[in-house]
Amino acid sequence: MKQILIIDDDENLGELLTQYLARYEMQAHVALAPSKGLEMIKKLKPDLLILDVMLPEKDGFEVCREIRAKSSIYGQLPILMLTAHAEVTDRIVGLELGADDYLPKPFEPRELVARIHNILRRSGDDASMREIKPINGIEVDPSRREVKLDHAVLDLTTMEYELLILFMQYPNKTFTRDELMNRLRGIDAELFSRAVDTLVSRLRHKLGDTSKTPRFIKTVWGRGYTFIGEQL
Amino acid sequence: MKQILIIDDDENLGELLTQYLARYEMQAHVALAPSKGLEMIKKLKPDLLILDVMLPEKDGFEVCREIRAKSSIYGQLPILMLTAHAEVTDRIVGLELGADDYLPKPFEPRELVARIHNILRRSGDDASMREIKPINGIEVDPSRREVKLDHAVLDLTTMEYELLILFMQYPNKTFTRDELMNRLRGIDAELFSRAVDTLVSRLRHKLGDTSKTPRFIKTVWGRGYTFIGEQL
DNA sequence: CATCGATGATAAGTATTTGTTTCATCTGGT
DNA sequence: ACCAGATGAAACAAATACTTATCATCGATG
Repeated sequence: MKQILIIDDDENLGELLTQYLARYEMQAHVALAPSKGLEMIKKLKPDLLILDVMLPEKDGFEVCREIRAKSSIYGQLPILMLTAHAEVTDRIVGLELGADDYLPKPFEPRELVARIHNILRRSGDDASMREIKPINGIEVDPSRREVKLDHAVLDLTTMEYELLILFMQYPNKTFTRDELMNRLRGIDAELFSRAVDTLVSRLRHKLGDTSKTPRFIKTVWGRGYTFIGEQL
Repeated sequence: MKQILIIDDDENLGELLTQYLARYEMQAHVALAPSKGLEMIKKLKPDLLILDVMLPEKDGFEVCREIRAKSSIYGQLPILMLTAHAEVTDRIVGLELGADDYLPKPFEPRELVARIHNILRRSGDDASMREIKPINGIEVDPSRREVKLDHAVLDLTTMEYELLILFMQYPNKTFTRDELMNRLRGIDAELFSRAVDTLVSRLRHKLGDTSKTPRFIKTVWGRGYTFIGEQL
C-alpha cells in the first residue's frame, strides 16, 4: 500500500483526504506544519508528498525547494503541490522548484487521485512497474513499457497497456466490468457504458485474439472477462 | 447476514428494497427521517447505509457530511447516496461529502445490488465472496469465480454457478424447486415453470453427473434436489 | 488553434444464456 | 403390470449480454 504524506495546516482537509485516499489503497498521513512534515518524511519514507502552498512557518515553495536541495536526505520524493489558486503555476512545476505536478484548490478528489497515479507512474515506483511473468507468448517489460507477442513488439495505447498489465497480474481471475473500470480509472464505473467492452475489443484485436476460442481474453458471460493463464 | 440501513422518506420504496435485498442475504431496515436514521445507526451498526438525498428535516448531503464529520461515533460506515437525478455527482462521491458511491433515481434493483457489493468489497468482505468448502472433487474460488472439478476448470454460466454455490453451501440439504427459484432469482417464482429442472439438468451435464446414481445432485422425487456432501 | 490519436458513447448486429414446450422415461402407489 | 403425476433432456423461443463499427469528444502536440 502506497504511503502518502500530506503537509497541510487544514486539519479537516487532511482528515478527508486520508479517508478518501484509503479507498484507493493509499495510506495517508498528515503533517500540519513543515517542520513536522520534514521529520515525518525521514521516518515514513512516503511514496509521494502532497504539499500545500499556504503553510505556517514557511510556504510550500520553500519546503519544496528545501527537499529538492537536500536530495541526499530526502531522495527523489515525488511532490504534488496544492496551490491556492491557479496562479504562478509555471514556476511550481518548473525547474526552480522541482515539484512534479500541481493542483489548484479547490479540486475534485478524483482529479487528485488521477494525478497521484500519474506521478507515481512517472517516477517509476508505481505498481505498474512490478515485474510481469510472461504468459502464453506475451512478454512485458514494464521499465520500457514494451509488450511483445510471440517476439514481435506490439503498439498499445495507455489504456490497452494498463488493461493487459492488470490481466496478466491476475491470470485466470474473472474481472467484472466495474472492477476493471475501477482499477483502470480509479473511480466508480458508469455501468451503462460499454467502454470496457470497447477497450477489451481493441486489445483483443491487437493481440490477434478474435477467434471464437480465444487465446488470451475469455468472455465470462454475465460476469466479465478472464485472462487465460495456462493452456489446458 | 449484512445489515443495511436505508434512510428514505418514501415508505413504499423502503418496503420494496427491503424485500428485494432480502433475496441477496441482506437485511434492510428503513428510517423515514434523518434523526431516526442516525439513532438507528448507533443501535444497528449496519454494514452499509443507503441515503436518499431528498429528505425531511435536512437533506442527504447534510446527513452524509454529519456522519463523516462524526466518524468517531459512526465509524467508517460506507454510504451509498441515492440522487434525484444524475447531477452534482462528483461532489457527492468526492471529498466534500465522503460518500462511497451514488446511484441516480430511478435505478434498477440489480444495479443497486451490484453497487452494494462493490462498496462492501472495498470496505472489507463481501457476502458473495465467502469461502466455499471443497466437496467431493469440486473446488470453488469465489474471488476468481473459478470452479474446478477433479482439478479441471469448469466453464459455468451465471445461473449454473449460482446454483452450484447454493448447493455447496448447504450440502445434503434438500431444496424444493420454489426454494431454488427464490434464491436464484426472486420471489415471483412461477411454480408452473420447469426452469429449475432445466437448470439442474444443465449443471449435471457439465458436472458429468448424468448417470442414474448421481455423484453430486440427487433427485428427491416429489420434493426437489439435494447436493450430496459426502461419500456413502 | 488546428490536427491527430486515444478514448467514450451509441447502436446495429451477433452470440449466448435462459425459459418453455414437448415427449420419452421414470417413480411410486395400486 | 398399469396409471398418473413427476422428471430428464432435446429442441425451440425469448431474453439478455456481448462485439464491434462508427461517430463524438477530449487532450496532447506542435
